[in-house]
Amino acid sequence: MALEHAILVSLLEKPGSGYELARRFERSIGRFWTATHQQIYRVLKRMETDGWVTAVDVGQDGRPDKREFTVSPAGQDVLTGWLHEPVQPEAVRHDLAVKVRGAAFDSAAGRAALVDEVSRYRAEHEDLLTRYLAGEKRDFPDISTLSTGERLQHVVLRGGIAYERMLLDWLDEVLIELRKEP
Amino acid sequence: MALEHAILVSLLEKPGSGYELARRFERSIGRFWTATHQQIYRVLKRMETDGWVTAVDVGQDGRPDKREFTVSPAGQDVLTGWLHEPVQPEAVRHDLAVKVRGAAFDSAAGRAALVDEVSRYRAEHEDLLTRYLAGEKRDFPDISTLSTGERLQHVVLRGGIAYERMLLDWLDEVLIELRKEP
DNA sequence: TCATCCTATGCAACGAGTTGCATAGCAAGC
DNA sequence: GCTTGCTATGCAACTCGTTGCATAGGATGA
Repeated sequence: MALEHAILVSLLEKPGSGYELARRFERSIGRFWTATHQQIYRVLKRMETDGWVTAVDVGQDGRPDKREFTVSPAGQDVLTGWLHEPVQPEAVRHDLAVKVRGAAFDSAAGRAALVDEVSRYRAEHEDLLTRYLAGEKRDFPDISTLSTGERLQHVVLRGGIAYERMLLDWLDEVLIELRKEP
Repeated sequence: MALEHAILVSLLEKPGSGYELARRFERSIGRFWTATHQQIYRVLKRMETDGWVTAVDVGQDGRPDKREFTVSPAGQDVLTGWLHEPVQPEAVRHDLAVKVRGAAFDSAAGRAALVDEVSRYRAEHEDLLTRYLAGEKRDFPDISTLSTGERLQHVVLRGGIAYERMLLDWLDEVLIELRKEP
C-alpha cells in the first residue's frame, strides 16, 4: 500500500489541503495513482496523528477556510525509507481487455455495440493525450532549464504520453478485429 | 467490480477449477486483471449460489480431486449484460512513477539505489516480454487460420506486448534522468 | 523415512477502496 | 429570493483485496 507515499511526494512538491490533493489526484497524479477525497482525508488524518505531516489553518477570502498540510522531517524519513524498498509490481484492472476476450461469446449485434463503446473510449483517450501534450508544452516549455524535480516530473509525464499513444494504436487493432465478420 | 466477469470469460474459454483459474490469472489473464486464489474461491462460491456457474467433482489420479466449474446460461446472460455496459476507466496503481517523482527528495546515494532497483525492474519486464513473444509464437503460429475467439485473445496478447515494449523504452528514459547529476 | 514441493480448497481477520450522505460558506445568475 | 455550483471537510456502511494460516493427498529426491 502506498497512498501515504503518493501524498508525501505531492506535499513535498507543494504543500496543500486535502481538497487540493484530491484535485491533484484527479489531474496529474491520477495518471499513476488514483484516490478519492474520502481516502485522502482519512489517510491524512492518520498521517497527522503519526506525525508525518503537520497542518495549519489558513483563512481564505471568498472561500471556506482550509487546513494546509506540510511534510514533517519524520514524514521525509518515511518516504526515503519507502523509496529504498523494492518496487512493487503494478496492479492492473483493465476492464476493456476482459470485454474484448468476452466479445467472442456475444452476438454479432453485441459485438457491434462494443465497437461503438471502444470508439467512444478511444476518443476519450485521444482527448487525454491532447491534454497531456498541452500540459507538457505549458509546464515544461524549455527542457534545458529544468531543475531535478522538474525533470523527474517531466519524465513521468512522458510516460503518460507514451502510454496513451500505445493505447490508441492498440485500440485501432482491437477495432479492426472486432469489425471482422466471425 | 468485475472479477466475476473475468472469471466468466475465462470459464467460457475453458471450464476449470478454482485452482486452475488462479493459475490462469497468474499467467495470461493477470496481464489485465490480477486476483489471488482466495478472491477466486470466494467469488466462485457466490457465483455458484447465484446460479452463474455449475460445478462437478472430478476425480484425478495422482492428484487431489477438483471441482470443475462451467458457466450456466444465467452466467452467460450476466456476461453479455456487462459487455453492453460502458467501459470503466482503468484503475492504475503505479508504484514506480510515484518513486521517480519522490526521488527528487532523496539523497544522491538514494537515487543511485533507485537506479539499481529500476534496472532490476526493467530486467523483469524484459523477461516478461520475452515470455509473451514466446507465448505468441507457441499459441498463435499461423494468424490466418484463427477462430474469432483466438483472434480476440491474440489481439489482447498484442496489447500486453505493446505495453511491455512501451514500458521498456520509458524505463530507459527514466534511467537516463535518474543518472543525471542534480 | 523425512523433508520438500505441488495440487487443491478453504477460513478468519484486517486493511483498503467505494458509495452515499451531510454540512457549510460563498459566488453567480435567473 | 432561490437555485445551482464550487470550495472544503467529514461520517458511516459496505464491499473488495491482502495476508496468514490450515488441511490433505500425492510426487520427488536425499
